[in-house]
Amino acid sequence: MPEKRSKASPMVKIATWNINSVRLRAQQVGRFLIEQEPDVLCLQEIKTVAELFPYDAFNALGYTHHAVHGQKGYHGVATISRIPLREVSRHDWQDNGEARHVGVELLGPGNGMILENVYIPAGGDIPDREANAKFGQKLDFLERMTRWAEKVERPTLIVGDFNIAPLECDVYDHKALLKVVSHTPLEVETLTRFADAHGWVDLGRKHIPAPERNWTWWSYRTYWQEKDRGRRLDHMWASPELAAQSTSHRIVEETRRWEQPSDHVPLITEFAL
DNA sequence: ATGGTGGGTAGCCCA
Repeated sequence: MPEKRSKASPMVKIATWNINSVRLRAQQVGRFLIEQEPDVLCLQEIKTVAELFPYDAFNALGYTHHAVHGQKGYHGVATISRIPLREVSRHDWQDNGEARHVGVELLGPGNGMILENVYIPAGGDIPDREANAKFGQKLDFLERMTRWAEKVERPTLIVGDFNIAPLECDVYDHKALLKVVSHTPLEVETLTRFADAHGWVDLGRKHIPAPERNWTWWSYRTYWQEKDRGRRLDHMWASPELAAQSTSHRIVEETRRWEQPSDHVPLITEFAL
């Protein structure tokens, strides 16, 4: 006879989406919140300062709790929630002042969960830190993240645009992309060291095992080609004890077919906590 | 095959 739980375990639904300008696509975010009903949504590339963040559009839908780390014109991250939260950190893992991380603690259902919202640098076009400073900055960002991950002690979920597709099946053509920033062996090794530093569980591949298609990003530059050539750049990784509580995970690819879409699509994970 | 598109911003940067 199955053991009966003394308390119902709360279901918490967490989403992440690189929105590529939250002001331009505030209506799309609203539609996503209405249709998918996540408890928390982590946005990357909001491309605005906090003062111009479209709070009202999300407040009206019940997402009245916010942690916004904005920047004028570029980058920027925001976590919006219908669960109370407390902002706990803003790491500058590139050490250059760019707004690429905000960390929160959930205070209602999921009480105590730490949720890290991160936008790892894209890294420029040339995969060589001598020829391209941005590539070196991307690797340095990952190394600092790794030093941080070694000290993580609480149940933590880290989500966002990692700008790396680690597995061969995470891109439309592994061999063709070996020298393309986002899929080079050096980036994959560096990300693997980050994973090993805390034992992060890749929820995308826990729930959608390789080699099943799992893409989250398609270049705007190839839309005209009508070819379906994507990469898995967006991720949700959990510390082991939290990963054991994830019950479902999916990619909401349909937002690509909305008018004027982001080049990224959202991911959603549900937890029984 | 050595381009292409998109967003924010202000005379290009970033993706």
